[in-house]
Amino acid sequence: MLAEEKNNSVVLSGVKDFDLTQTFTCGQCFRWMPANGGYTGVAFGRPLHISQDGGTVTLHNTTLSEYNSLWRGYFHLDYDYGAVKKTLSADPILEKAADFGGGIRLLAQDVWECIVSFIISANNNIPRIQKIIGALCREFGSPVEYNGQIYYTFPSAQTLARLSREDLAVIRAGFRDKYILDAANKAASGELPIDALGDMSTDEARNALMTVSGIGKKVADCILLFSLGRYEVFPIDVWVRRTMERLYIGHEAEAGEIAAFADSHFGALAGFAQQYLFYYEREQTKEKK
DNA sequence: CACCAGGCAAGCC
DNA sequence: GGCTTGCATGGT
Repeated sequence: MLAEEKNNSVVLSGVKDFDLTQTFTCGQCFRWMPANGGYTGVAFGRPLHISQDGGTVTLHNTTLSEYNSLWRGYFHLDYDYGAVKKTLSADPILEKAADFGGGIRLLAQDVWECIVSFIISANNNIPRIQKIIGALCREFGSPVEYNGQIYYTFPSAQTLARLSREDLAVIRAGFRDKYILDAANKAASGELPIDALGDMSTDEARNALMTVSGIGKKVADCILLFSLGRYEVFPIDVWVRRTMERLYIGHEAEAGEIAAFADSHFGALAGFAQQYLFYYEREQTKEKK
């Protein structure tokens, strides 16, 4: 893969196992919107437009230096997804799923943004999750201008910690507003040490996350997988549970049984498997409608 | 009008 | 400990 800077853009060529639409619509993130044939979004406070033509990927509004320090890691571009898919494809079911969603990249998202996003995801649907997060950023984030338009950064824990439930009512998060505030208070005070999570073991980090009201096992697992690089983690939601019951287990199963099955079958690659299966199941369901 | 949505906490036994 | 229930809101 080659990276070149030109005209305030970085052009990547020879990119493999990478598909923007799959990556942005597989349910791991909520803030990238289709625009001008690509996607525009804000991550780590920086607005970016990204487009793709086969193995050529163009990142607009960035430099090679910023690409190397930020976007390269965010898009998980130094990781060999060919090897992941090859290993998982020993299983015929995952061979299909990994072929179908073969361009998915597990984004390395900002931990704080991921925490709040998946607190909001609880007992909710994806369009509404996007709507609530959009309102949260518009109301409480900072405006950043790009290409004549205003975008918004994700609000910091310190900013949100100053709000009351009444202040937060404008985003229409429902009962989740108190959970967002608990997370913000604990993060701002250091009781939840956001920056130290990366140095903890997966179990330690999960336990720390679950001290926040509104973060249970499933939400914690999403944070571990989508922002802390714990690729062995297998978040089990209603979709994944149904998929695993149908394709592997053969009967209704508890989360514990499914987790044990995933661990023994997918091992250190369980997180990739989960994302391939989630995307596969959801897209199949859409087509039937 | 029911029922559901990338679950969770609180209240029971 | 495990099991049940209520939860804000918006969409079908």
